[in-house]
Amino acid sequence: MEKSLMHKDKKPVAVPEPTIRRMPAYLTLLRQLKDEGQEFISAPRLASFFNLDPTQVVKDLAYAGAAGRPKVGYVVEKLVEILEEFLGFNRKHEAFLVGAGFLGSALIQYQGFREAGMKIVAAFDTDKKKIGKDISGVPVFDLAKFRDLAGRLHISIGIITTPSSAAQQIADLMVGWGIKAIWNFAPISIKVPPHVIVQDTHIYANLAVILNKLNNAGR
Amino acid sequence: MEKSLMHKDKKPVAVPEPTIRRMPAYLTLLRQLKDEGQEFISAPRLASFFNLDPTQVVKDLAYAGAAGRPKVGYVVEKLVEILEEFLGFNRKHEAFLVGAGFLGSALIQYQGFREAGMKIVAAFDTDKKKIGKDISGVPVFDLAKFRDLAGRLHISIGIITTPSSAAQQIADLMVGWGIKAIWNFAPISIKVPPHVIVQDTHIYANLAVILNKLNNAGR
DNA sequence: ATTTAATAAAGAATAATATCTTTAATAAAA
DNA sequence: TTTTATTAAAGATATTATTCTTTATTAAAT
Repeated sequence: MEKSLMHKDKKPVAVPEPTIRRMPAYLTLLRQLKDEGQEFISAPRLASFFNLDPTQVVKDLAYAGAAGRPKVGYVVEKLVEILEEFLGFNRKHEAFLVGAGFLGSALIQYQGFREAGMKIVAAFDTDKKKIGKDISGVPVFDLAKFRDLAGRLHISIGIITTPSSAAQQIADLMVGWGIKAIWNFAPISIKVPPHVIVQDTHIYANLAVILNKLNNAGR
Repeated sequence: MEKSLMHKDKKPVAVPEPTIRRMPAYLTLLRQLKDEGQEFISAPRLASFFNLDPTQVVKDLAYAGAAGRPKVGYVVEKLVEILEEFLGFNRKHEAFLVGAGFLGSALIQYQGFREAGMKIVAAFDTDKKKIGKDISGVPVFDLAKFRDLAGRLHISIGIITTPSSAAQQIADLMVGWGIKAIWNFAPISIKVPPHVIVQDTHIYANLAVILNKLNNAGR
């Protein structure tokens, strides 16, 4: 079959989120190995790049539908294809971004998203000073134009990089305007109806982990 | 005692990472509630903001050393203090950043880090065009100056926002120069000796989760 | 051919985390 | 007072994720 393992003859088994989160890291490395002309890679070796258990890697790759051969490993090129397909990184994902401040500008300019098929095609703001400008070729429109443009361009992903005070309100608008998935960078949790996907990316969470480890380092 | 629960009379129990990662979100909301003048908050109510199980919140807060009162909840102001102290967000954390590109510039300009006591005090690059400039008041130095400045300013946190091809090399240098914790934004996993803390922040991981949910939405 | 070493795959065991249940505390209502 | 409702806290259970173990496969060496 395709994109997920089958459990007996019941519904497809959901892929664990930790697995999904590890996959892009595999893909990044595998693309590099491919560029270097490496043909095969074994799970133990792949695991050593990430300090993971080899069986973990095998299982993760199996979720994507990849199979390896004993004594040989996986075909790098095939694996790249499988992961790109599984993750959807080989398809085009156009997104609208609301909040053209520092963070928003950085995300727009961030070349790396291309590797994942993601493209921010327009930004929106309510600040008159920002409207009409463009950021590395991406136009900044008045938020009032979001609905019309999103409908016409069939945009399903919305990115929120506003201050946290505005985030929930923007999310509500996005939901009303037909956005299917919201990627929120404001440091609050936003609420959406169950049919809408929301992913909060809280940069503080990572910082908290670092500081905690730093504090505990002397034990 | 202080910052972690005691297990019998043995060593302090490590605080689960998921707990650490949730705490900044609690703190952000609690600061907001405090600003709004709210005096008390119950765990069930706090949990509702994040769609979490109330007992989860109670346990998380207990790890930080917070106690609530039945029928009343927690004192918001006290809770803010406890979490800030536990997370170290009320202390100053000075960091050096290497890689003054779009992402690096965005992190430097990102006001939000202040809320966590984090300050990027200098940036470094090897690109002559960038050296000597400043980004919102933060100077960009030649990478060659990192070691001397880090030693004199007692910097223990290094942030990597270089292209992935350079990241491991920069990490090695940082380790040699006495950096204790590395926050890596390049989309690869970097390797460091066991005494050095490393936190990889892979933005693709979040994107992968979103795309996966979007793909599975029609089931 | 036969053996050996490396490996993927499947399954079992373990560990970590989240959820559910019960108990105890306490403020407000009766 | 006494009762009731709400809640934190502690403990038990369930779930999830990771790691360990075993088996089967296969390429290379003998």
